[in-house]
Amino acid sequence: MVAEVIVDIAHSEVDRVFDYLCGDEVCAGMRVTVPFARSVTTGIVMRVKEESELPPEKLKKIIRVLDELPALNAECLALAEKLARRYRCPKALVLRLFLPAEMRTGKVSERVKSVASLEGDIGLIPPRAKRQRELAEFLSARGEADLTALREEFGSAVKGLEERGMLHIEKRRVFRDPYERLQKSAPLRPLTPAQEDAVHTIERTQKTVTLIHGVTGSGKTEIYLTLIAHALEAGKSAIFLVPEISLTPQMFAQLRARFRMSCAILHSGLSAGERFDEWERLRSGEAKIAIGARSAVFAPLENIGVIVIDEEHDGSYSSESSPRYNTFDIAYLRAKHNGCKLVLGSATPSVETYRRAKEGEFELITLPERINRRPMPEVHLVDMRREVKRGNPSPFSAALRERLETCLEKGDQAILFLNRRGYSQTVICRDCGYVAKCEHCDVSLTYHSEENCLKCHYCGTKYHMLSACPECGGVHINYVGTGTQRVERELKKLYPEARILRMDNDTTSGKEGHLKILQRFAAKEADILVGTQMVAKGHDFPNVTLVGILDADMSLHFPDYRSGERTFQLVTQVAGRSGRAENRGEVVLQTYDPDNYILRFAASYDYEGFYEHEVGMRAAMAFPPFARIVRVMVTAEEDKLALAALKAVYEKLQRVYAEESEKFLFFNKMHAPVKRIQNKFRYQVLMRLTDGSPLPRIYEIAAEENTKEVLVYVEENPGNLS
DNA sequence: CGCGCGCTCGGG
DNA sequence: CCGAGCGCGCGA
Repeated sequence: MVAEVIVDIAHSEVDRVFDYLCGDEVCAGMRVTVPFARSVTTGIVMRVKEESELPPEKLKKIIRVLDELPALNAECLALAEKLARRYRCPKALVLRLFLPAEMRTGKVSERVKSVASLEGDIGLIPPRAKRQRELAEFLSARGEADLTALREEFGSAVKGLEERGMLHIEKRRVFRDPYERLQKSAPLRPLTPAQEDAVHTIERTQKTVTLIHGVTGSGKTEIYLTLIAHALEAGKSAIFLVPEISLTPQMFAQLRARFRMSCAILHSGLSAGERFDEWERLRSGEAKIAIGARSAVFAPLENIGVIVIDEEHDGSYSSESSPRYNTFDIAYLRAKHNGCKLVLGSATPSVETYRRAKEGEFELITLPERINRRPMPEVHLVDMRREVKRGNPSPFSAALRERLETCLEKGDQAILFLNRRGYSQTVICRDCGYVAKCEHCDVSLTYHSEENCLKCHYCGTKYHMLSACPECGGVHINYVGTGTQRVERELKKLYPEARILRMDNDTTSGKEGHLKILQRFAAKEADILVGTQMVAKGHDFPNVTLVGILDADMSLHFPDYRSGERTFQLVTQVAGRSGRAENRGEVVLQTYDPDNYILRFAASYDYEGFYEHEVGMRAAMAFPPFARIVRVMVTAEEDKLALAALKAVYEKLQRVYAEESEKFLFFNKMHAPVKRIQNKFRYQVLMRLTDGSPLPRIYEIAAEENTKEVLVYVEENPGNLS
């Protein structure tokens, strides 16, 4: 037999199958080690065939087969090939998506335990070996027992019995269970009629994709869980995808309680061993539900009955490194292959998804009411220009302060949201206008008061705080733009009695740092939580009755076609944190642009209104979903090399443009908005296309110009255009 | 990707 | 004449 192997070297030069001799225990999808060039590499068997076209003396033998069960099933192998072709990247790179990282690096192994059972006749043990007799009797009654436990209980008798050859010891595979401590009883709430209808609609529709547009608290999760339970009852498996940030222990506990060990949770917070074991349980069929962030879409499952993507609009579903896949696309391919349903859910669907649903491509289910019928919190738009005119330079409007005071007096909790960490956006010399900039990136530095330093938010470099301007020597340094640290300090000044927690990238170090803060806040260890967008997602805080959005304009004026959409989503999400229990919540939305339609629609929870307005504008401007934005990025440490590559890429793309100019709404090369990040100069060819037909050639051109020194890659409808 | 082969260039 | 440096192509 001959195996076609892709070696685990992600380089276009070796991106083809190599034939190796093998026995019949080898089948497609298994990992193997093979001699390659002058060394040994791991690889994946893509296909097994009778013989090779190569002369037999060229063929070498597979050294070792690493799997008993294939790591990738036929569906995954085919999917890998397809992705490699679409994104023009080496197959080895795509194959890695399907395997837990720890499998490749070989840092974890299976955890085994030894199990002992009795062998032979108890009568043969001399009566004076009393402990050994007890042990033997124990074993004959129990059948078998864990060896470590026996050693603790019976001490040296275990060894004694072993020496008599009366102990049969066997090694067994055990799975590490990261949530064994968390199993609680499952509160099985009966479905409401609306939820029941949703489940029926999804299961009966002819359409593969269903979008559930349901306001916060409308009970989407119960629908997902029912669909998954139904898939399980039908003997099928399921994939449940959630945004990175919402993978909280509470959520895991809920799922474990509901599905016990038939669900496997794949998450970066697990230890390498735990993640490996969860993956292994899926591959072996012991677990049938894969739960996780975007990478879980590659779970080793067969016979999938349903795929769910929760918070469909979330940016973490797009990969930021090669291959830059979109989770929806992969999920759709898998749903099609398995003939199952793909369910998307969101309170604020992306404009593109919502349009596809409205146009009839996807089934659309709307859940306009919260399960408890509780009204959404009232939103007060506050014009910050007036505050400035009134001589209030602080980050808090009078309206916010008033409500904050009431909130504190009542003993309720408040959340203040500001999407900027650090103390001030930047520092500027009042005498000459000098702005501190990063040495490695073309961006200004943010002042952090806690460490009294300047930080670059792109590369993380820290600099000493300026005592004087390096340009003119002036000592009047201004702090421009407010960040979370400054908000915290101002709050302490205003309300010295209040207990304040801050949650941003600087306070959430460690793998579960942000959970700790959320838990402390939930336990009422603080009155006010100040934070960046990470306070917006998930988590019910029943005592929160006030949410302040300090600067709603920040994300609004981002130079990006999706900034409006993102602002609407963010405001809706943060607002949803207020008034989750008995008390009606309030939201104070501070802005310098109170007439802005996005903020107006967000303030009245009018998704439909927002959508109609936004989609009209996108159509008029020929932006997605009416066009595709495609950007070819060219980055290199050496500016000259980057420019040369940009020129080459541009010239090749120009040929595509010349041939299919009717498909191009825009075509130009330029500096990227941030000219340099981490010492790499950045250029781009920006295009807007009417449809995706030129994409294969664009990917091909990028792949051709990609070298060791110059990174060239394609982005489709990028999440940010920096 | 990592390696060795072979071509080229420079020193002695 | 010989050794170091680098570009190319090979790997099954």
